[in-house]
Amino acid sequence: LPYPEGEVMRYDAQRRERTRQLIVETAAKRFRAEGIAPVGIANLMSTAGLTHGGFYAHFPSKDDLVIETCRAAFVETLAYLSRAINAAPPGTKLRALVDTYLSVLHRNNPDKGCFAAALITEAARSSGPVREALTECIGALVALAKDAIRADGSDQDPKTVISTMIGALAISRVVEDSRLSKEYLAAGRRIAEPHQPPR
Amino acid sequence: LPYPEGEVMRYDAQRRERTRQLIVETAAKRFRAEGIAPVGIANLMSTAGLTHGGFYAHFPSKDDLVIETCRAAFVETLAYLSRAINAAPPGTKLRALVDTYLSVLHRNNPDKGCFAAALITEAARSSGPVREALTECIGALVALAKDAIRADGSDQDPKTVISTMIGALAISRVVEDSRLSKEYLAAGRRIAEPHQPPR
DNA sequence: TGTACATCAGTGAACGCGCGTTCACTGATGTAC
DNA sequence: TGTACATCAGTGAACGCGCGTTCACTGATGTAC
Repeated sequence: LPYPEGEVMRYDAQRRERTRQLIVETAAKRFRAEGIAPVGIANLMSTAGLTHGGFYAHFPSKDDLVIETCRAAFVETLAYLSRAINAAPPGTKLRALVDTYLSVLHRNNPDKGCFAAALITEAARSSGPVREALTECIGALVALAKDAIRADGSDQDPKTVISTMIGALAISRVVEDSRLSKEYLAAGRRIAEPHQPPR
Repeated sequence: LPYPEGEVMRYDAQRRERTRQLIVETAAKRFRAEGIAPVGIANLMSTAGLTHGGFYAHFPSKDDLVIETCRAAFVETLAYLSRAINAAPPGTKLRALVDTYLSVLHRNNPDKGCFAAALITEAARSSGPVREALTECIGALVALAKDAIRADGSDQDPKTVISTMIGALAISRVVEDSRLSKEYLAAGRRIAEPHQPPR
C-alpha cells in the first residue's frame, strides 16, 4: 500500500475546494439578486463556467447549497457592518450600523447585501436546516447590534433594531418610486435615534 | 337587435363573478401559505374545484391574479387591524395595532394574514404592476398606523412602525424555536412603546 | 526523462415532472316565440 | 308549456420549456518506477 491508511491521494488538492467556493459565491450573488427557486442548478453552474452534472460532486442537494450560501453571504455582510461599527466612535456605533445597512447602496445591490433582507420570506418556507442556518445568521446580526448598543451606552433592543432594518430594506426594494423608497430607508434609520422624552 | 347597444345578454350574471372571487380567495390563502411560484395555475384551480383552462377566462395572466390577490388579502387584513384599533381607547391604539399584528395567532396563520409579511421578498422581484399594488397596500398599512398614532397623541414614525412589524413577523416565521420566535415578536412590539427619557 | 497507470473533477444525456399559456370543444343555462 | 336556439363558463389535450437529480463516461492531472 503506497499510501498511509485513512489517507487518499489528492492531486491539486486546492482545486476541488476552489471550484466549490466558486459555486457558492456564484450562487450567493444570484440567489440574492433573483431568488432561490428561479435560479436552477444547470443555469447556475453554467454561470460558473461548469456543467450541471458536476454540482452533485460538491453538494448533496440544492438545499445544502442554499445553507452554505446563506452562511457565506452573512460572513461578508457581518464583516462589512463590523467595519462600519468599529470605525464609528462610541455613541454613534448603532447609528453607523443602521445607516450602513439602510443605505441606497445596499438597497441597490441585493446581490452583495444581506441574505435575510433579500430572501427572508422565501427562506421561511424552506426546509428546517435552511431555516436553522438563517436563524443563526440573523442571531449573529442581533449580536452585532447588541455590541454596538452596549458600546454606545444606549438601551435599544437589538432584536427590535434588526427587525426594523430587515423590514425597511425589504420594503424599500418593493417600492419603485425613488423618493418614497428613500422615505422607508429613512424611517428605518430612525430606530437608531436615542429615546426622546415624551411631550 | 333584441338587446340595447353596448349591452350583452348575461345569464346568471352573478356566477362568473362568484367563480372569479373563489379563484382569488383560494389563491390568497395558498400564495400566503406556500409562496407564489410554488402554487401552479392547474394545482390552484383544482383546489378551487375547477380545471386550469378556465383560469384565462378570468385573468390575463398569473401576474394579474397576484395583483388581485394582494389587494383582496390587504382589504381583509386592514379591516381586521382597523377593528382592533377602533376597539382600543385613545392612548393605546398603536399598542393595539402592533399587538394584534405581532401575535402568535398571526405568526401561525400566514394564509389568513398580512400579504407583505408572507411574500415581500418574492414580490419585490415580481413585475412592476405587482410591486405597485404591494406598495399601495403597504401605504394603506402606514396610513392606518399614522391614524392610530395621531389618535394616541403620540409621535412615532408610522413607516418605522410598519417596517418593524413586517420585519419582526417575517423573522418570527423563519425561527423554528418557539421561545426565540416569540422573542422576536416581543421585540417588534416594543416599537409601540412611548419614548423614554434618556438616562 | 519516459511510460504506464490510478485518480477523480467535471461532462452531458436522460429520468419523470410541473410550469404558464393556448385553443377547439362541450354542455348547462337562459331566451325567444 | 314546449321547442329551437344562442350564449359562454368551464373542460382538458397539447405546446415548449426548465426543473432537480442520476449516472456511465471522459480526459486532464499527478504518481510510480
